[in-house]
Amino acid sequence: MRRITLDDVANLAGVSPITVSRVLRKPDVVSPALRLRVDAAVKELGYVPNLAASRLASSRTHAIGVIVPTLYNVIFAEYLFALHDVLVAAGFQVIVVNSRYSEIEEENAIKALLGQRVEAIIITGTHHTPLSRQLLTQAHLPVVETFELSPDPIDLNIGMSQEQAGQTATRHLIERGFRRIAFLTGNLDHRAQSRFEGYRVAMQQADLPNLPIVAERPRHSSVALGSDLFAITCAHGDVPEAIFCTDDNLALGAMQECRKRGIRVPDDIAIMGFHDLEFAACAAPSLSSVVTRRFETGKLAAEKVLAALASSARSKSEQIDLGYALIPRESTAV
Amino acid sequence: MRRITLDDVANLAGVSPITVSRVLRKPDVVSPALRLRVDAAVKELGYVPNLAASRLASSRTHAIGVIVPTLYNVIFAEYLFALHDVLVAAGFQVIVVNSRYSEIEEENAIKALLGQRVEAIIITGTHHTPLSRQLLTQAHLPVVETFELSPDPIDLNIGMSQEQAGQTATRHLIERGFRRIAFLTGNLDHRAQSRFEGYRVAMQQADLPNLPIVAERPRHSSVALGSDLFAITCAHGDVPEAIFCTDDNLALGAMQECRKRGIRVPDDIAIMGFHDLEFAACAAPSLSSVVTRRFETGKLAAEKVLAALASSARSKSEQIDLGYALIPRESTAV
DNA sequence: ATGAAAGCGCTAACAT
DNA sequence: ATGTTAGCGCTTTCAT
Repeated sequence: MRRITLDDVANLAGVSPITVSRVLRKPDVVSPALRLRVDAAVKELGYVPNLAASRLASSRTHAIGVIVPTLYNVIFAEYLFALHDVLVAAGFQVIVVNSRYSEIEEENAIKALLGQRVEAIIITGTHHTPLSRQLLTQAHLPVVETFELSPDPIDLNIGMSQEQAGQTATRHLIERGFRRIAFLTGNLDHRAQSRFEGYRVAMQQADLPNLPIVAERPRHSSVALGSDLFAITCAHGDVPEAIFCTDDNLALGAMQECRKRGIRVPDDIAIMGFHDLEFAACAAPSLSSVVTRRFETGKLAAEKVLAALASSARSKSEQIDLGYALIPRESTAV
Repeated sequence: MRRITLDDVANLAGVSPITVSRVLRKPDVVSPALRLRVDAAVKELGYVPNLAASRLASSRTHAIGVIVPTLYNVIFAEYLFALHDVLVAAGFQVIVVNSRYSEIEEENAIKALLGQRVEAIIITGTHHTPLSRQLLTQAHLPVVETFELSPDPIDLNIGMSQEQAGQTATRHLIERGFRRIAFLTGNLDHRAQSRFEGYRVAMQQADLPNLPIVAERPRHSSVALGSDLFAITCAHGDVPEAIFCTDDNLALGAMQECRKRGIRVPDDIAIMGFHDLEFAACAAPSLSSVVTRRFETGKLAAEKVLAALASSARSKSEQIDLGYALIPRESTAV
């Protein structure tokens, strides 16, 4: 079962291989008569061009590599959606690899993408192994680090200050008069850790004690986890006055656990989420949260990559702060 | 900025290119002395093999194509997770493409994957365009259709009867004495449609009227949508006795809308979800749902593909029904 | 255990 | 507008 090649099509159509190639890539350069013959032959044989050969010959892959930590988190689904939209429309293939929050797996992902000769890499976060940094730098292709701001970007950087956002959320609770404010998280990836750092700083400035509630082993954020973690806290007998969750899923879980236990939100406890997921506004009570701009992050990252690829000139490294916004709702009302 | 090639490494190491190639692919065939020299040269130059060249020369891609409708739905994230685990461990690359619930985009995805010469295709659903079917059949590679059972599988098929599941869920509500049972959905992709069909049949058999509540334009399932759709229903003045939601997200949204309106679950209205998402058990009240086996689906699909690839023999087409299970919880208690 | 020669299927560059 | 030639960077096959 030999696969059909360009030559087969050329033979059937009675033209040279390069003409077939042209019909497929720049049809307007070929005379209508030949074009029709070639198209017919392509269809008849069910010819599908071999991308590997094309990539090798042209040394263009039209592929962009994207590394995300996980596919479980809607945040990244939304981000990928936006990326995809822009890049596919521009004729690029998007190759998504997930690092599972591991810097080692991230390094492997980078190697795999470079092996495929992607034309640019868009990578979540700003913390990488030394080798990862080296590979990305030496590859001489556009690199975008996203979701955080780096003190020392590899190339481009589009994100927001996770720490500032953590501070803002915590201050909101402090200003409303809460003292015993807990911080709830399932894992401490770099972004959650930065938000925690913001919380810590805000609490310290207000002369209040930290109250971290962290899952024993790292787990991805989920409603069930929020419920579990809050239940454990209650079991220890110290129900806080307010909790700041690293993520709206956790917040929703905590809220449901409150309901089960007859703890009223916000009367008995205030709950603050993060990311403003779609359900935050319609939860009962509605959930205060911090809006993050993941669609914009994806869109902008893709556009910057396209721009860098278009201007063959070495793109100057650039940092863009997309910011965030706190949305107070019922769950933290006083 | 020429890229480093195998020849560069060979020159630096003072060996022939083929030796470098061997060191990279079957190190135990090369003498330790040369192996060390080559490894050093690879490291020094930061050499990363060109996958396109390797694929072209060996006519093996070690790539498996996976088509899913969307990345927004956790169902598919879980499925991909399982697929990934098995396939990556076996040395394959997984190329994920989403069809956005469009058969046309699915057709394009198939073409793109075949162009990349993937060694197998795992595709969601059993409804495809005629050309899609033809391409998949003619490609002579393992194909797995998932999540549904096909009356006429292309090759392998791993799934469950969405219609049966829809019937089971509806009967559960009927048996509990509810008469005015609504069916809530945001879109009618083939799986949702089959569940609706199951609902329709069960209602007809019980001599009860249909009460479909469908979003005006197709929207992906979300908590907010569940809330919206239920609110619209209430606005029309006809609050049903029970609702069967195509998806737990919708169910949760409906539940929250009930709370806002002072409608008690399950006292005033029963709510039934689908898929048993992680939050169903910890919702307050806990949500009755239908467990579907997406991890197993992914794992099994991957294993079947590996088996088919291992035995060069033409795999016989096979159909596996993974079933489902109804979990009654508080939201439909009487 | 190592190497030389040929070729995978396409496209760039240069004719005509 | 169409064709010819050469070669992309690897691996296969067949020596040695």
